[in-house]
Amino acid sequence: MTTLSDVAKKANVSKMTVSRVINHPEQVRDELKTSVFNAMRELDYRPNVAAKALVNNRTQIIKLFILEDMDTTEPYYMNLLTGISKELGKEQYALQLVTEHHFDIGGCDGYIVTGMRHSDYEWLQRLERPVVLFGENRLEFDYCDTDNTLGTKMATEYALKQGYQQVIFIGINVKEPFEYSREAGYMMTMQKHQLPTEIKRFSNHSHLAMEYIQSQWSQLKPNTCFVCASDRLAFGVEKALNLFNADIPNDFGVIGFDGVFLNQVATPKLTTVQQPIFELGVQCARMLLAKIAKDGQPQGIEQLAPTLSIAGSTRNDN
Amino acid sequence: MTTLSDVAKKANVSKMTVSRVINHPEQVRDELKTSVFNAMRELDYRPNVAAKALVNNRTQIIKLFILEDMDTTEPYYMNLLTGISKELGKEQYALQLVTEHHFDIGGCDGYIVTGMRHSDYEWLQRLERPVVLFGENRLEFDYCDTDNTLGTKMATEYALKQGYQQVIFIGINVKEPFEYSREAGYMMTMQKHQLPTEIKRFSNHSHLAMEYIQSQWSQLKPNTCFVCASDRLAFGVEKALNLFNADIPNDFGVIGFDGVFLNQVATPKLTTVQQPIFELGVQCARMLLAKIAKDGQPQGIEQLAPTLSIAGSTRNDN
DNA sequence: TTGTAGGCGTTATCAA
DNA sequence: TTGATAACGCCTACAA
Repeated sequence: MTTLSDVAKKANVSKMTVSRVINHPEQVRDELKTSVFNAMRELDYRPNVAAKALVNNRTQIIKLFILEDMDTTEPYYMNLLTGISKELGKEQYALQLVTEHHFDIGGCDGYIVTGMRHSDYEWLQRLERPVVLFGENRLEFDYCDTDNTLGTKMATEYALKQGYQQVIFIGINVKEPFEYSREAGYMMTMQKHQLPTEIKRFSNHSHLAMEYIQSQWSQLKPNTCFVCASDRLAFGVEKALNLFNADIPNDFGVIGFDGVFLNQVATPKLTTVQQPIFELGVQCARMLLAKIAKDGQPQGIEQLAPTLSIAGSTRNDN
Repeated sequence: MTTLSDVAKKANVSKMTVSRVINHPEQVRDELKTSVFNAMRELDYRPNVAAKALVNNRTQIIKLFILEDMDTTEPYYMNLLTGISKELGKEQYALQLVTEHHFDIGGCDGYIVTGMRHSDYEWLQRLERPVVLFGENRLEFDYCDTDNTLGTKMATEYALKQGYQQVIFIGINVKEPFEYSREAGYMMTMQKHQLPTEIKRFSNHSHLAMEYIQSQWSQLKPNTCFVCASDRLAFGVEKALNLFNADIPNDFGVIGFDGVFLNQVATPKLTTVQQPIFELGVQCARMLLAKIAKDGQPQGIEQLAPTLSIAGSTRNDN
């Protein structure tokens, strides 16, 4: 293990000069700087994280609170975790997973929180270290999320461009910002085209959407596209349509939202609004580290554009 | 932040005594011990991890190498990661995810490795800190894994008990210990019952198993159960049988292995050998921490029993 | 612009 | 059995 002192000796300067080259390079003459850099390279110097943490009163640990019931079958979390972890690793930060509420608070430099509900607001606000949320919120928390409105805009525009004459939105009946945003994207696009809107909402289970389609089958007009707020719902719609041997994608189109759930087994494969979950994890981590570096200053919000992943559940005439 | 010194003052002893109460309690008189414990409790003392790490030349970081292509749609990894992370957290260890080979070695106290291939053997052996593998291996690495042989034993015994007269094993054509073990469990059980064995092997893709069944359909006798080395393969078998409107589970039974993949969408739901992935993650972490504490001493192997999750793809007459 | 001294919280070592 | 001292590697504060 080469230390600051080793580098200092090699470069014929004091430890402090080396330290400054790392932390306040503007205070050091260019001449010394380069010779210090050379010494660092030659000795393959790596700062000792523990020592730095000790003197800075840091832990180099970030806690990830997953407050919702984590469905480990959702690749969602794995992608998120991978993104966060990768980015934290670069800065020598390590991740701790916390899935029990009110547990294991403290002993870290910052928090990433996903699945916050209203009831969590209070204690989250009390946390003494920087917090970044994963997921839209209308409170004052900094956050990263998919641009949900853009996602359903893209989906709806695509449906219309493919010539579907009715576009129906199948939403999730929760009062959460992400859902409002997704509905807004649909509404805005339909209104822009001066088309009538129709929104149905269900809990996020495929069988509910399936039952709905079954019950409505006789009323459904061909040339309809269903823009759904989740892949689960889209999957349910598709299954129901298949039961009636409906012609997907010619008579009916189905578009999901998520780009993860079960898309490998849906037949035909779902066209879906793909969320950049991994990148969102990266952004979350970056935002949090920036916030820590800037002593807790608000970092605002970061919304990443989803991509429309086109597959067999919609027409594709270009 | 209360420190050792604070506790020492409160208990009227030296810092060292407090330190010893924590690390070498046998060297301290009971009398002092209790008064130190009291002081610690009253002051809510928490050891400073960074300071400890510094003086012990530790990082408090464990790296998790995922060497295989990580299919983030497999809940497998999320369960594993959750288990590992939970256990490490208890001991104030943090986790770093590494998915690129040969990258990001060093700077940690130990490694958990999953998806090792033969070609990885060499560099893994060179690692300078304790290593624990996740997954059976016939080399000298310590590891945790499902008891694969027990798993297929349970599956085969169950199939026979349900009265299926033929039991065919659908394996994965890889030369990996886990596969050998799974085949062995099947073989042993069949031989014990003096029944003929039949093994087919495919790459682990559902469509291959599906095509096989389709091509063999005319030869298949009713009252056959397929014991598969993965849920993917089982899923393919089931899909093919459904194509022929075969009667599952009365004429044909299907048993998978994993308990994770897609089981939510298979119709009927698969009977499967459920691996305790979360617990295996916990065990892995424990084993590694023990190995670190004991200065790298071999820890042997740990095989956890799977459970047979019974569902609609097999008869269930009890 | 650079260097010196001291301390962050803990533990190993040695002396009492 | 207990305590004093030094050290781990780095950074802040101050001095030169």
